[in-house]
Amino acid sequence: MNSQGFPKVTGPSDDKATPTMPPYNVFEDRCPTRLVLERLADKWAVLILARLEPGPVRFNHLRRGIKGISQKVLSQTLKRLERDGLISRSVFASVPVTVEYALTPLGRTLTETISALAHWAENNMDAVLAAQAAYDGAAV
Amino acid sequence: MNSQGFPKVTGPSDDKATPTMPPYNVFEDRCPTRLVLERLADKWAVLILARLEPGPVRFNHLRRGIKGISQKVLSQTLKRLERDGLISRSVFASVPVTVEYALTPLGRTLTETISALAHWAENNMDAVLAAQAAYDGAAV
DNA sequence: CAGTATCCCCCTCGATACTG
DNA sequence: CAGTATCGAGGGGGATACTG
Repeated sequence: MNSQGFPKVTGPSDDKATPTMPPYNVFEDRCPTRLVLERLADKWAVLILARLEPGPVRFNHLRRGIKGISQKVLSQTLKRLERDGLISRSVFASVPVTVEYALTPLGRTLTETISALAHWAENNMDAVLAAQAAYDGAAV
Repeated sequence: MNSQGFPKVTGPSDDKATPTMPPYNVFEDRCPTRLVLERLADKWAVLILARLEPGPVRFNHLRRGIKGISQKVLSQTLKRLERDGLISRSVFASVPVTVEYALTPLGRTLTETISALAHWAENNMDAVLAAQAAYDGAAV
């Protein structure tokens, strides 16, 4: 990478028009990229996005699919994701009302990236587990 | 992807030896892959890993490099990452003691994956911001 | 310099109950 | 079915002070 360390530091569109366009930098606490971090820092959000990958899912179905999530957290996380433009919410006026959540195109690009993480987990889980065991063993 | 939705569900090494090797599944709360999620669910951990990417860094240097982190959180997060085998801690008995933190080979493979996330943030930040503005605007 | 220890507040999350 | 409202416990994290 670069000398800064992390993100390739270029604004999304460096037109000369924008007066003070600071380059994105996760290490600055005012940087909007921290927002993405916050989003992923929510484990539930990640799981929801993952769960929506195959296709639209209804609220309670989502709830049952993600072991351990409460309806409150599910609800508020869904709202946040919708606000971020990552998922869409569609209401169908059926007899008992039906609501479907689905990935937006934007959300879909994120889940692609996230799946890279999932693969990392699959491939390196054992190494992490072993490291923990070694660390804990040595500590005793 | 697959029908399950998220991870390519295969054990890291599906030898026929292991008796009950449940396939990794993030949606199960007992699945070790949740551990990776927990790790990334810590925004500070991500920032630390990112910061270590260019090379070894000392404690206070790290602290100054990551705006907003407290020494307590830095300390405990470093310990966790070390336990997970993602970073190493080297003590140099110089006049004032010096400690360097660095990525392990394992940690390095993770930062590669994480940088994909950073690039996503760079490329899609504007879309997210726009979505938020639209959402908030419509709400009023 | 590189931490540990302590206090304390906030904010999240879970549980429960209620609504359209 | 798909949520919202309220309460209450818990823990993470910040600020500060101290140590080797």
